[in-house]
Amino acid sequence: MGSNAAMARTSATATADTPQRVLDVAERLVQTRGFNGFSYADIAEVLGITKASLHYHFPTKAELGRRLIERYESRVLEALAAIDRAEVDAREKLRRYAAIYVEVLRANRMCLCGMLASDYATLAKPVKDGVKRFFDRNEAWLVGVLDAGRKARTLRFSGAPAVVAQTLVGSLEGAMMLARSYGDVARFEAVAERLIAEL
Amino acid sequence: MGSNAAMARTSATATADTPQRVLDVAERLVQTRGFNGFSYADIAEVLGITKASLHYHFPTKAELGRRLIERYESRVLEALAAIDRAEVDAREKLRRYAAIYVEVLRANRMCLCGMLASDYATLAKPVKDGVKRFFDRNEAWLVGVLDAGRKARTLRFSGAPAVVAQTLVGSLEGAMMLARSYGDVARFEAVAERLIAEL
DNA sequence: CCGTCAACTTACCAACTAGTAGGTGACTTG
DNA sequence: CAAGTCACCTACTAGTTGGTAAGTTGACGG
Repeated sequence: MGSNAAMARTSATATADTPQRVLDVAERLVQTRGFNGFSYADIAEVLGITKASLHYHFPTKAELGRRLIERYESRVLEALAAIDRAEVDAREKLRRYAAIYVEVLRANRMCLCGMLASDYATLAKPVKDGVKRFFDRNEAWLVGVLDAGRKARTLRFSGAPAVVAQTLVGSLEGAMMLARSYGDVARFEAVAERLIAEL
Repeated sequence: MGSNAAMARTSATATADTPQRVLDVAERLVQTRGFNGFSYADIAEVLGITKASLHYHFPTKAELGRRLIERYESRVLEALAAIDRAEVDAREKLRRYAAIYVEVLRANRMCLCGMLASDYATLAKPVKDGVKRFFDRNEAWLVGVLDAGRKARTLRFSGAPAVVAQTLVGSLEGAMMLARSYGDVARFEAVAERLIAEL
């Protein structure tokens, strides 16, 4: 266990990967306040570093936004893959999908891309594209679950699976937004439960 | 047709009610860019007046926000009253309710309070209260329609009308948010249609 | 014709915005 | 051990933010 190439960079400065910590703080700020509701100074203060140091790792705010989506998307996609590995029925998969939203809401946060969707008009092109990609991936996964559930006769719904998937994503995002305003997670859970029960 | 008290203020300066024009511009800015996505300078530039003049009519941005909701809410409530006066069946009322959202979306805007809901954490208390009140009123109207529809057997749904109303408001708001990101009004219409068809 | 008042204006302000230039010390590598 | 590189720093910029103080203008009533 000498100098393994994979575990370098763990120097004496106890710097536990600054870029990751920056993303952690920025993510929380976007999820609670929106992309125009925080500044580099806010992040710097929390981490006890300077704004200039932030710009070293993330030259522009747009680039920070892009990286934020990138990481968030891969985490969510991983969670969806984990649901698939569990090999439960389609309805249970949808319940677990909704449970992801519940967890976020419990942490007093919104979906990162839901927030960015409402700031959409003010975002740089690469960030906009990232937001759309995130929702495309979510819908594609849902279409897979819906198709399988329909075939296995564990789900029953009218219309194209794509429209149902779009309804689900939109409804969960919207319900989340309202539930936070009321500070009421149960409100979200009731709506999510009903949406899934109707299938 | 002398000096009628009701038509005063139409002076030679052709000033067609500045506060209303300020609200018009600010409303559009909130509906497209969010509450933290515009400034007094933006409004001043469009209207060709100074920031200071804006502060004369709306001392603080929070006060502007409050007045914005106040006017928006009374307009929407008036639209709901108009739907009630038409005395069509419950399903048609819901269709007309969704049509309000479609009109807003066609104008490349979001629901004012939907936008404010996503900026919620950064808002002053009176603005927050206004947002909640708006959604409460919307849900109360929907509960009325749902109850009547269920009684008249023109609507069929499981669960409490309150939960269905919350689902509808949340789903329409969320679908709107996503449809705008994709620049696709038809996407919203398909989701709205399906939500109403399921009742 | 004088005073009042609403509706503005000019001219500020301190704080904050994203972003940059140029340096410093620690560590790595030829 | 010199050269480089990494991750940070101090110090700064130009522009923007919401907000204010102190006028100015023009209409209207007495």
